[in-house]
Amino acid sequence: MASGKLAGGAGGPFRSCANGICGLLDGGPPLPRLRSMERGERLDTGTGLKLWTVLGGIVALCTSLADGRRQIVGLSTPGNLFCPPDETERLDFWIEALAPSQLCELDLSSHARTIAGNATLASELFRAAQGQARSIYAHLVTLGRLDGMERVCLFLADMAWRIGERTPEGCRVRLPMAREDIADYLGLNAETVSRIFSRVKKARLADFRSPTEYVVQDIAALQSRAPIPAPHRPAGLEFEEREVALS
Amino acid sequence: MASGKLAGGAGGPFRSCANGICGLLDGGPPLPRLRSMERGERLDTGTGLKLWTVLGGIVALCTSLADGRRQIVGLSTPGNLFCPPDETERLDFWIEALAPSQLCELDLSSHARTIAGNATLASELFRAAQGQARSIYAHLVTLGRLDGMERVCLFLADMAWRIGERTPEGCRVRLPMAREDIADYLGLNAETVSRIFSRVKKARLADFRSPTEYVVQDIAALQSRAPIPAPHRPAGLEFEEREVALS
DNA sequence: CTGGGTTGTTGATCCACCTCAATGCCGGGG
DNA sequence: CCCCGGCATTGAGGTGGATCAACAACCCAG
Repeated sequence: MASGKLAGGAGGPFRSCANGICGLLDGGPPLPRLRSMERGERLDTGTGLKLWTVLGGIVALCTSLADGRRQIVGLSTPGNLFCPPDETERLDFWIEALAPSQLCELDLSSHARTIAGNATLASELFRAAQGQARSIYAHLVTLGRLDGMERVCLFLADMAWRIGERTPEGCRVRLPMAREDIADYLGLNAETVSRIFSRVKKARLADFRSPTEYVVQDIAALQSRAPIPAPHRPAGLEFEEREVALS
Repeated sequence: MASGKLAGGAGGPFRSCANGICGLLDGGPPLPRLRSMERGERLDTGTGLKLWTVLGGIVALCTSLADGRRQIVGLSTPGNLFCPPDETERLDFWIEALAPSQLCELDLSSHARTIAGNATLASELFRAAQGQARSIYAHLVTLGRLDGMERVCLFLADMAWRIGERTPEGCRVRLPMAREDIADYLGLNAETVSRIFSRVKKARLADFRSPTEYVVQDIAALQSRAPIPAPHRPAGLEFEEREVALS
C-alpha cells in the first residue's frame, strides 16, 4: 500500500514527477533523468515509451517533411508533461529546445510489464493521453480553419496564460522563441508572423515593448478575435493535481 | 480468469468489440449498442468515456467554429475504433455519418472504477490512445504544411488503402463522401477539391470513372506526391490483433 | 417523361499569404 | 571602435486557394 501525487504539490514539477510516477514503478532503477538543452538543441525521442516534464524554458515537438519544411506539433512550457508518439511511422519526431531549457526524462520503455500490471498507473497514462489529444485537436482546427490573424491572437493569448506574469499594467510576456519557431507552430512563415504582430500592435490588442516582450491588457479580447477559445489551462499532456490511492 | 481478443478475429469488428472489451468489464449491463445512421445524421458524443467502432459506411469526428466553419478532425472507416475527446473545452465535437453507416457504441462512462482496477484494460486503452494521437499528428502536419495537391493525393491514397478493392485494372475506390466533406477534412473548400481532382485525373495519378469512383494504378506514386507518407494502416484509434491474457 | 433539388464542375476575380530582397537592429569578438 | 552574423521588419511582386456565380449532371418524386 502506498500513496502519491501525480503532479503539482509542494515539490514542483520535478519532485512530483519523480515522486508520483516513479513511486508507481516497482523497484526499477532510478528513472528520472535531468537534461539541460541549449537553444536549437535537438533530442531524439528514440523508441519505447518516454515521458518528459519541462522544468524551465520552452521545448517543441517537431517533425519535418522530406523537403525540409518543419512543423511544430506541440509546445511545452514549465509544468507541462508530454509524451511523443512512440512509433514514428516514417514521420520522424524530435524534441527541440526553442530557448535554453531544463527537462526531466522518464524512460518507461523497460517497464511495459509494470504498466500492464498496475491499473492505477495505466489508467493515469490513459487519462493523460486523452488530455493531450484534446489539445492536439484544438491545434488541428487552428491550422485547418483559422486565418493568420486568428492564429496569432490565439497564440499570444495562449502564451499569456502559460507564461505571462501579472503586472499592474497588464499581463507581461517574455516571448522565449523566435519568429521562425512561431511560424512553424502556426503553419505560417516568419515574415507573415512579423507582419501580423505589427497589425496586432496597431490594433492595440497587445503592446510590443521589444521583439521578445509584449503586454496584454485584456487576454479575453485577444483570444476572442478567433472564433474558438484558447485553452485557459496550458495545453499539452498534463496530470491534474489529485491524490491517487495505489494498491 | 478469462481470455479475449481486443480486435479482429473471426467475429469481425462487432463481435470482437463485444467479446474483447466487454469481456474485460466485470458483469455490468450488456454494453455494446448498435446504431444505424443516415447520411448527415449527427450523434452527440455526450459526456464520459465512450468508444465507437465503425461496422459499415464512414463517419467523421467534427467540430465547428462560432462562425459556422466546420473542421473534420478524423475519419473512421470499417474496422476503426475511435474515441472522441471526452471533455469538450468549449469546442464541441460530434460524430457525423458521411454516408449511411452502422456503428457500435461502448459506453464506459459508468465503468471508471473497472478501468482503474483492470490494468490490462487500462493499458490497452492507453496504447490505443497513443495510436490515435499518432494519426492526429500526421493530419496536423498535413494541414500545417502541405498544399492542396499534396493533401488531396495523400487523401486519395489513404482512402485506397482503407476501402479500395483490388481489381485487375488497379485499386478501385468508391468514394463514400461528398466534396464538401473532403474539403472540411483537408482544410480546403469544395470547389478547390473538385479542381484538384481534375488535375489529378489529368496527371493520370488516378482515373475518375464518376464523381464517386476512381481507380488508382499505383498508390505509392500517388502518395509520393506528398513529402510525407500516408499511413498504410487505416488511421484512427485501433486495436491490433493480439491476444491479451486477463487476470 | 418531366420538374425540382442536390451535388459537382468550371470560370472570373480577389485577397491572404509566400517568396525574394533590402534594410535595420542588436550583441559579441577582434 | 568597427565588423559581422543572426534575427526582425518592411516592401514589391507573384500565386494558391477562397469567393461568387453560372451551369451541368444526377437522383428522385410525381
